[in-house]
Amino acid sequence: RLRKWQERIRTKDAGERNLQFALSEIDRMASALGVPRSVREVASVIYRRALKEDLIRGRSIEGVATAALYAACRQEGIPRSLDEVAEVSRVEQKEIGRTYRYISQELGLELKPVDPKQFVPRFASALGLSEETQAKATEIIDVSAEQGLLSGKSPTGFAAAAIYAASLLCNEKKTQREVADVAQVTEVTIRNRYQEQIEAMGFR
Amino acid sequence: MTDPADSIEIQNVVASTGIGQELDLEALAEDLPGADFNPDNFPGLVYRTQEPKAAALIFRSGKIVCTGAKSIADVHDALGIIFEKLRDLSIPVEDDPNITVQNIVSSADLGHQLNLNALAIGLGLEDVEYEPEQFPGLVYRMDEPDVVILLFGSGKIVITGGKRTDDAEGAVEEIVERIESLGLLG
DNA sequence: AGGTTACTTTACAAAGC
DNA sequence: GCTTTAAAAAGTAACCT
Repeated sequence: RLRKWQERIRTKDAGERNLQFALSEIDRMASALGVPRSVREVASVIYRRALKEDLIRGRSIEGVATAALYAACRQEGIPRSLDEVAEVSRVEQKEIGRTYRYISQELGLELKPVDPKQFVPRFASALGLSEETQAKATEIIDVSAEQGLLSGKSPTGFAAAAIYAASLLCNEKKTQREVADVAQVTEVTIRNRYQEQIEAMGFR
Repeated sequence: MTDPADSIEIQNVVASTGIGQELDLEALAEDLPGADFNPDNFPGLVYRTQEPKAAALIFRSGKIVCTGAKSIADVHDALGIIFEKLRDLSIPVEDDPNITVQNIVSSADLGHQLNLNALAIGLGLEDVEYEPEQFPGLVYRMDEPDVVILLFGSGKIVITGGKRTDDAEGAVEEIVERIESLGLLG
């Protein structure tokens, strides 16, 4: 009986330690990504729900913690790309994506696809672009998305191209390389999306 | 008005069978020209047929998986060729081994561009996986027929997971109906 | 800037780690 | 869970010219 009791304490302690580890990892990654405290709270709640629903079995704590943070950013409307999240996590991008899809499904998060517009303020300010250029980029995204150009396209690439186009239109030119670096996409992707968007806007 | 059902093409058929006889794969790898066998990598021996084009995974137990064929008839033809090759090597093969189709992959074209964002919400986020950052296709799990459909912005689709040829027909009919009822098909 | 190749997703069986 | 095999869809990426 004593052994059983000790074991319960041991597992309870282990569970508590694991939870503390997960929460501190969420905190560490959130700091590295520069996301507000409110998002860390949301991520913690998602992680605790995943724990309660026993979704961590067969998966790493770090993987679920990272996926919870990725989901929280999306839920709060300030998404980070999987690339960005993977940079501060010790879990590879593919695994984070898989885990996110799993917990999202199981917890019924029902998050809408990421809106490229949500990347504009962050990317544009990293490039030192004006409010006017940001507004232009947002307009380009709206117009080209309405014309059906967004289906299947990566939200970061779509946002990057619109920002590049807006920087040209507003005489605050940034090179494709500069925009590609902050958005973590290739120049080829920016070029391809840019051509379609410019056409959709009726320029060219 | 072209019927999307007419655009259905079977792209791959996966089937399993067995010859009811244990095999020495090391010896078979020697005797079968073109056979690939790397037991450190994978326990099955890989053998490819040219006509019809298919790949077979042959296991020590005598069980065989055939994949890559473009029709169920091609699966039977490809496996028939393999059974004959084995018999030529004096390996006893059952007269007419049971062949079970495990999966059929088909493609089709709905004929209209699709707004995947609207579709994800319309079909119900709980039944849909659409993560364009990871993959450009929308993944839709259908219950009847029991298949998975990948839908793309171009209107082209992939139907997989079905075991019968007409599962693809049923799936196309059903998905067209659902998309139309949402007013999202052209 | 273009072209080629390769990887992402779905389903499925097989035997073994 | 992974390993291997095949095939489609379309987007992205890496590498070479």
